[in-house]
This record gives sequence, C-alpha cells and structure tokens, in this order.
Amino acid sequence: MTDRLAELNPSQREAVTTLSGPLLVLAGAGSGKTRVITYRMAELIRSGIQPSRILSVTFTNKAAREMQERAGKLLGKSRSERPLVATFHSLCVRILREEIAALGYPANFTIYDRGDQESMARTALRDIRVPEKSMKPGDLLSLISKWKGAGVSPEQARDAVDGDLEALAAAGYRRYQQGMKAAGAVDFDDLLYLTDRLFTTSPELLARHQQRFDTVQIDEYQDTNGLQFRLIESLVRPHHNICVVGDDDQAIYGWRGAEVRHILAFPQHFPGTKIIRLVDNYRSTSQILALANQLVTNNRNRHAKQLLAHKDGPLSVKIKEHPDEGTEALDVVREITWLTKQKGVPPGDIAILFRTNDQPRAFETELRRAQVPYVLLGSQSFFDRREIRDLLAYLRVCSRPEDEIPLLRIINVPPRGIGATTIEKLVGRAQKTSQRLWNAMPPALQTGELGQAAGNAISGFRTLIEKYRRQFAENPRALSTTLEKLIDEIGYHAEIEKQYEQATQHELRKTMLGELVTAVRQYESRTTHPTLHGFLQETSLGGREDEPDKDDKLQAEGVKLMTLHSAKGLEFPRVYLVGMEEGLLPHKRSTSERSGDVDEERRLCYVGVTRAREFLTISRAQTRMKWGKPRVCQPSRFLFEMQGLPVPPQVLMGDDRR
DNA sequence: CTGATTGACGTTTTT
DNA sequence: CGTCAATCAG
Repeated sequence: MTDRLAELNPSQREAVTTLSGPLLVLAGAGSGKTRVITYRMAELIRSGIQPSRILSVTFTNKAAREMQERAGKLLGKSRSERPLVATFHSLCVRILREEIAALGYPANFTIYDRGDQESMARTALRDIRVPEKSMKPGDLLSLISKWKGAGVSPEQARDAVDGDLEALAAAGYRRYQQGMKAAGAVDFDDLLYLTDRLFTTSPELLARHQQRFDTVQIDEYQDTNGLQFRLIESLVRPHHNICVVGDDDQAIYGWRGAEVRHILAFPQHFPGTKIIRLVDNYRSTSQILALANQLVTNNRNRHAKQLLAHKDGPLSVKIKEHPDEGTEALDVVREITWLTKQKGVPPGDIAILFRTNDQPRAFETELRRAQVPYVLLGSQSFFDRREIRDLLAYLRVCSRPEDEIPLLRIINVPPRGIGATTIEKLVGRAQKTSQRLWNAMPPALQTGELGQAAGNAISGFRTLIEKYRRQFAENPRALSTTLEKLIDEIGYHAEIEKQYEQATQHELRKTMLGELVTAVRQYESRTTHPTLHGFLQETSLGGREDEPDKDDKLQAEGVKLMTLHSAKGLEFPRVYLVGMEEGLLPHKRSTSERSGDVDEERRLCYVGVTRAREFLTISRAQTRMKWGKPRVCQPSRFLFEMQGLPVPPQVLMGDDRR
C-alpha cells in the first residue's frame, strides 16, 4: 500500500487519502485522474469500508468497465468484493427495476431510444392536433428533455408555460408521457427523472437507498445535469461523504443539459469542502500544452489554472493548410503511411479527431486506398443500421406486443400485404376502444371490416409473432437459434437482396444480421438467466458500447477515427486534429444561433489538443464540399487564439456566400 | 398494395 | 450530394 502512494505527487496523494467529507478534485487533462480515483477506492477499502458500500459513478459504460477492471487488478478480489461502478443511467435502472411499480409502470419496462422517442412524440403531436410545421417531434423532445432535466412534471409544465408554443408543448409532454406509460416504456431522461420522483415522493424509499452506500465518488463531474446532481445529493445527504472529480475546462455536454455550475459551486453545495487541484500534466509535451493553456484563457467562467508540462518535444506541433478536404485527407494519410510503413510506428498509436460524423468519409477512403488498418469508433452505430433496427423491433414485439412503436415498424416489413389503410383502421379501432393495437386485431378480424386479403395478412402476422413469442419464452437458452429461424421465416435475406442492388451491399448487410445473432449468443453465454427482455434492456442501455466487435476495435491495431466528444478521456501518442475551420470548430450552430455557446466549442478544441502525447498535427481545408458545391472556409478562430495571435475580423464575419 | 419517380431540404455532439 | 417523404401509375 505504502509504495503505491509513493508513486504519487503530493496533491494526488492528498486526494487519495482524504476519505471522508466533501472533496472536490479539480483534475486537469492528463493529471493522472483515473489513477487517483482507483487508488482512492483501494484506500477506502483499506480503511475498513465494505467494497459493496462504495459507489463509484462514471460517465460512460466503457469508463465503468475500465474502472471495474482496474479496481479488480488493484484489489485482486472477486467481482462480488469490488465496489459498485456504475453510470448514472445503469444505477437508476437498478433502482427502478425494484421500485418502478410504485409509479404504475411494469417492472419489465423498455427503454426507448431516440428513434422510438421521435415516433412517440409524433403520435403525441398528432393526438393533440398540432401540425408538423408548427412543431416538429424533435422540438417537442428537446423541450420535454429540458423540463425533465429540471424535474418538472407535465402538470407543473402546464401551469408554468410561457407563450402559445410552450403551452402546446406542455400538452404534448403530457400526452407523450401518457403514451410512454401505456407502452410500458421510459426514455433516457425518465431513468433519472422517475428515480428522482421516487426519491422525492417517498422518504422511506429514499432512506433505504441512502443506507446502501457509505461513500460516493463521481468522475467527470463537470458533465452532470440538474437531475444527476439532485439524485446524488439525495443519496449522500446523511453523510456528505462525496468525492467529485472533474475539469471545468473539459465541460462539453452543455447541449445535453450538463451545467458547469455544479462543479463551480460544489463548495457552496457542500459546506466544508476540501479542494485539491491537480495541475501537473504527465501526458503531453510542453509545446502541445502551451497551445491548450493559451486557448482556454479565452473562456470566461472557469477555475483559472495553468497546466504544468513535464516533457519537452520541440517538433511536436504542426499546423497545416490544404486546398480542400480531399487533399487534407490525402496528406494526413500519406504521412500516416510513411510513419507506419517506414518508421515502424504502430497504427494504433495514431488518432484522427474531428467535429462531425461526416468528416471521416474522406479519411476512410484514403486509408483504405493506402491499405492502412483503421477503426472508426462511435459513428454509425451497429444498432442504428436499418436491418438491425428492424430485427430488434421484431424481438421487442415478441417480448411485449403491446408496445406499438416497434409493432408499427415491422407490421409490414418485409411487405406482407398490410397497407396504410388497414393500419389506419386498426389504429382507429384501438383508439376508440382504448385498447393496445395488438389486442385490437382479433376483434377487427371478427367484424370482417378489413376485407379478405388484409384480414388474412393480419392473422398470419399474429400467428407468426405468437409462435416466436412462445419459442423465445420457452427456450431462453436458445434465443440466438430462435432468432435465426425467425430471420429465415420472414425471408429477411431475400428482402435485403431486393432492397440493395450491389452484391457487396448484400454481403455487408447479411454479415450484420450474423453479428446480431452473435450478440444474442454472447448474451446467452455470459448471463445466468437469459431472457429476451434482458437482452433488449442491455442493448438499449449499453447502446453503442455493446457493439459485438467493440472490444476488438478498441484493442485493434488500427488508426483510430473518432469525434472529439468520443475522444474525451482517451490519449494517443500522435493526434491529427482535422477540419480546424470556422463553421466546423466552432460549429456554425454555436456561432449563429441565439443559444450558441462558443466557449463550449473552445473547450472541445481544448479536449482535442490535450489528447496528444508526443505529436499533434492540426489541419484545415480552405474549401469544403457542401451539398455538391465547394465552399470557402475561414480558418478557425481557435487557431489564432491558441497561438496568442489576434483573430482577424473577417474570420468572425461568418461569410455565407456560396 | 407495391414499387418507382420526383422534389424539397438539410448543416453537431450522445448517455 | 444524399436522404426521405410525398406522389403516381400499375
């Protein structure tokens, strides 16, 4: 134990050994934060606290898994003797599984993803007769999210509206929430919002959960939103043994409701807070760090700090300009090819970071051409692909046919003769008799109102679903083989061949189906009591993290391509930060719109720069294709700011000609 | 009901 | 340049 602490610098050591009371660790980029958190868990246990009574909250599932693993190695204990490491969302799912019945939801609730939420929002708007053009489903969703984030119920929203549009949205919110409850579904915000509701309405229930943990630590605290703060505050209220770690300069999730003020005002929320600053950076060269330090001084509203470098690399920074994005990609890849093929640099040491998900296209093309191995992380997720979503919808219908969103998705996929009119009749009937769509089918068949052909199609569909519903339920150990049979029976392979012309597409899409089967099989083998519902809940929570080949990807010896957002928390010996242009970084939307926040874009840039250990190349293109036409791009203002140069006025003009 | 064609339209990040 | 919804002819 003692030699472990000897590896640390004095501030780190203090953070690791302060075991009780409120503790705020302001940890700059590359200051050994992860090590501090893990060591502190070990110290807590050494001081006599039961591992199971320690709660550690991280931001992503990936981070949770990693910390779980590190802690395991450090403590050398079995899984059951390790602290609970969870994300806010998975923590809430654990709580809701036990408690959600109190709110009138089924214990086997489904978690809706973004697409499902949009469908639900669309029906809610239709129900209250709001035309699409005055409010889009997305608009409604963002208002709902804002309300939920502040703990506001539909009723409270109705009473506090400001203006006609908000009044409509409040009605939509009410309808949406009713629809969700009827479907037995919750959205991502609900996981936190409903848990908060439980805690505020039932003191006994809260007390029970408070007693489960003696101490709580939270990573990436700068990214907590209002609900997350309330939740944690409730949990630690009896003892205030809370340690939060974060960096206000890396707050990049404001658009999702995160509020930096939580980390700024932590000492006010928890009186007697001890504050520890970690400013020694062991990651990057002084040249790289100088850019980062200089850049972020342009931000208001932050804990002032300068990171101290411990390495030198006179040639570690390059800034380049290219005529267009194709040339930019070509140049970056040419250099990477030289590095990997001539200098023996492992491709896995290199990362290409960008702002938006359509930027990697050009780089992928060039990397493929140069035959450099690469992995694209995060972007088009496995679970977002059409065929995967279709099949997941089948599984969801088999799991709970009452859930209408997936039912409507696949009722006529592949085409089986159930058209718009038939569906409309069924939906109308379900509404009139206030039944679920699924249950409205048999009575509609009896009246014969559907006509011969459509009637047969509907009863055929019901028979199909019921057959597989039974098979999934009866053979939970054979979920994957049942799925294979289902894919066969609905003729999905043939459907793919009809849908896409090229043979390469057929192969690709069919492999995807195979991967889904693999994912189910993996779930089967690692779970003691597999169920269809269990698999579905796991995939919706883990989302992109649970992609079948994800682990291989992270380990893979390939150049890593990812967005700045998904690069947070990672580091690479060599980083290419591309597309440094006004309009991309900072993104157009942050500079032109009223709610725009350029400071957050600056922090995003800061995150990008501080990912690099030894070498950083920043590049930009003078023109970029947009909708088929080349457009002139100004250099990013951040390029000037980070070098301590004045920003030329034309850069900020937002030249919009095409 | 299905499959094909046309036209409008769009700029971000994701637990 | 793509995508997706609306429209139209079998």
